[in-house]
Amino acid sequence: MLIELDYKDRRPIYEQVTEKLASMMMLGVLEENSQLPSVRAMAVALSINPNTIQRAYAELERQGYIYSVKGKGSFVTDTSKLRQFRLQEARDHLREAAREAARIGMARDEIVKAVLEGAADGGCREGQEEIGKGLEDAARDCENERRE
Amino acid sequence: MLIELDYKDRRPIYEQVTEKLASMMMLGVLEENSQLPSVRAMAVALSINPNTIQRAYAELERQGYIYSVKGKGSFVTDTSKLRQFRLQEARDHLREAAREAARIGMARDEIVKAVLEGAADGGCREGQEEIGKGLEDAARDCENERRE
DNA sequence: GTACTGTATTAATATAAATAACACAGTTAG
DNA sequence: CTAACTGTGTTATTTATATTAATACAGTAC
Repeated sequence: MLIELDYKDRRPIYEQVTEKLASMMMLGVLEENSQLPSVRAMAVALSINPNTIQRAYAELERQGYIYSVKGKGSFVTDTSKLRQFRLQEARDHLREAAREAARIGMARDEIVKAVLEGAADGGCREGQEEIGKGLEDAARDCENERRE
Repeated sequence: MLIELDYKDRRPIYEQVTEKLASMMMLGVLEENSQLPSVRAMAVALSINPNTIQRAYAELERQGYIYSVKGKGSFVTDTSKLRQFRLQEARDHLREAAREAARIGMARDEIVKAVLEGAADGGCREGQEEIGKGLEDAARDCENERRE
């Protein structure tokens, strides 16, 4: 079966489905632009209500992983689009954090300093040359770290 | 009465109490290091359960507005401490946002650029010289903008 | 000890989230 | 057009969580 559900898990079903599909896409198991199982087919396969799958798909679309077309189906976003989406999201978070910091009177130098620390931490590599590394690698790193 | 409750408001009581007290402290209505009404006294005054006030006070302490001493009471934090607390919070947010951005492969220059944009937006003033302006001013600004 | 203070534990209740049942709407093949 | 698929929206029911309350515990001052 494509996905296994864990009913001992405290998290909601739709969240489990969302995360597992996202992982599979990030790891390249699901190819870009390929069609996902239909909402109903997936629901039957997992023996749950179609609405739950619908919610998972909606969440995946909101996060930029897939795009859905009424009457046709749901498809895996091409990775360049996904990467673009993710970067925009990160930019928004940075802007908002900086905005709040400036609002309470934090100095520019302080702001930049904190950000560089975070970048050094999150950016597993220091060099400027490896910046453009594949999204797949970054995704795998994320997944591995998330296992705790 | 010190505080008015609004039962037509959908938000929980403890949140209303928390916000109103926070505003009063930010606006200087409650002086630093002055003692707040006791949990029970406040509860009687508002005709609600002491635990609700307790939760509001705990939240205010978590946010750095007050400090509580068992057997003695709850007191307004001195503004320098509060400012320090707020700045640390902002630093953490910045670091986390930068960490995530770096993780997905965002270039340092891009990160710094986004942050500077946000800083220019939130930092109502551009100059480096006004950075140390009073927290009270920043707080009032926040409050005013929050009214939408 | 007495009368205050804040805090932790538990239970009852109110609110919100998650899921299900069903109806609606677009696409494609025949 | 009909039939059989696709995704989506509305509503209700169930389930989980958040909020509040009741009560007991613990520290301080007199």
